[in-house]
Amino acid sequence: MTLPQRFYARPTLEVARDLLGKVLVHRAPDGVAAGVIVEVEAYIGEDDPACHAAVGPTRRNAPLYGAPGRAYVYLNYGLHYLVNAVTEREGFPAAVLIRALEPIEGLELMQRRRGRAPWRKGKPDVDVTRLCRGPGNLSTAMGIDLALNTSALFKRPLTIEDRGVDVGNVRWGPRIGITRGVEHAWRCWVEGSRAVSGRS
DNA sequence: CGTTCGATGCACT
DNA sequence: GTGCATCGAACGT
Repeated sequence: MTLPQRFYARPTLEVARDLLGKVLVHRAPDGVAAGVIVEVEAYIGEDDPACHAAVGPTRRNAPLYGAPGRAYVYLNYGLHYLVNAVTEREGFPAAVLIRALEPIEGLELMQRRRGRAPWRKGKPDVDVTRLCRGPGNLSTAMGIDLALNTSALFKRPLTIEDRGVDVGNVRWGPRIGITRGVEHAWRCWVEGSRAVSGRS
């Protein structure tokens, strides 16, 4: 079942934890790709120095202030698209960044998309466990780009679904890849998943 | 094992 | 002009 909009209209840390084990599905013109969410990070409010809303409302971060249950997609480092699920309520900027998936559907499609990345010319094969490891990688594999910014996650083509996947233990720790706001343990992941980023 | 660093685009000041 | 919620190759130990 596709998660309803009200799933996202809750405290962000609860949404973050509950997103683990849910399935991100992109029904694109070139095929369907899906994966189990195994790693996320929460970004909560203008008081969170790592949240894009820390500078107040701008054109770029406007989706964070909008209705919950929509995607916030943006280009990072000029190279990678990162995808978030907007949470809480209209007017309060918060979201959950999706950082890693365990691919379950459309593996060939994902590998084809990953192989197109300019820096891996001549190396078309991508290890399956690395296909969706890291927020930039998963967006590439899933075919997510700016066209999906503000798209509702409870409607196709980009949805998050409950397929009854049982995650084991969930662990919490500091968010990674940021310089401010490190004091918050707002990253959570499925213990033991090989797709989780930040491991050898 | 570990760390460094270049690629690359755009929102924001 | 500055600074990123990254990735992976290329080095050093």
